[in-house]
Amino acid sequence: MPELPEVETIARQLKKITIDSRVEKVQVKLNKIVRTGPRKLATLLKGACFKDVRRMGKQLVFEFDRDRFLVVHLKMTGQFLWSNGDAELPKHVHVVFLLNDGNRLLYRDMRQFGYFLGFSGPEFALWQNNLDIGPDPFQIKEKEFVNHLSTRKTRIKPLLLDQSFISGLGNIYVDEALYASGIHPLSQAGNIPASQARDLFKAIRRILREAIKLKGSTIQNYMDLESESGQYQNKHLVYHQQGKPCPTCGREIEKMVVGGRGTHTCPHCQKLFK
DNA sequence: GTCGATGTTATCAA
DNA sequence: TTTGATAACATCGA
Repeated sequence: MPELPEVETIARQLKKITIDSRVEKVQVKLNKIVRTGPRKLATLLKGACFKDVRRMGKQLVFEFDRDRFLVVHLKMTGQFLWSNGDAELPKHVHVVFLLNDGNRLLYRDMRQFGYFLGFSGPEFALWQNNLDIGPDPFQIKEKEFVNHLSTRKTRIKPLLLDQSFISGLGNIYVDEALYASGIHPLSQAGNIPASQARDLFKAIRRILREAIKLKGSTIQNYMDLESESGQYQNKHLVYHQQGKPCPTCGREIEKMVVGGRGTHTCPHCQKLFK
């Protein structure tokens, strides 16, 4: 589900709401979600204080006192909910954090693709070292991005979705950025002229920044912590806009499949670099 | 009832 | 090296 803007939004809200509160107990309802093991997670986090929540690519990193870490990947439908008291749990809640202030932090995931990793400090460092994840669009420099693109033979859309190349982009924002910079998703990355690659880079940053400002895009069930929807979906110019007129040329937005993903384009405005 | 699609990604085969 | 198919799973809409 969530891409960089949604995960960034969630991280910021989680940080604000959880900072300095203490975990009394962790209840794991669905064991497979916790890949490092439910017992270990419970032991690790019992009595731990939230110190920081940040985003790495599309993943969330929770830092606790006493050198403990929790990494969460939301995949398609993972979400965090804030709940006070002991109201009945919503459907698909797989992990519950009982906090010292009486509140509960819930992890809900309809499709159960998301996962938790619980680490000690050294384990976390090891995990980070082995992590094959590229810089996100705010970390990499324009020059570097353009250089990297020019060396690749693969198609631009799957490349932008490849988290080891650049992290944080997903299907929505790739379609929007390619449209904004006039590049067809089937273009060979290495054949995109440098000037247009720079346009692409700028479009990616601009679109992500704007989406973060609007707390991301809500398509079906992504919601931020306050159970509010993001608003960026109202700004989508091509994503899920097939059949509607292109804002630039008025011709129909088309939908095709690229790398197994639904892909939305204006074939007239987006140039194919073979 | 059935089929295809859904914001992600790991894995395997061609 | 690159690609495509498949799988993990639940839900929705046609």
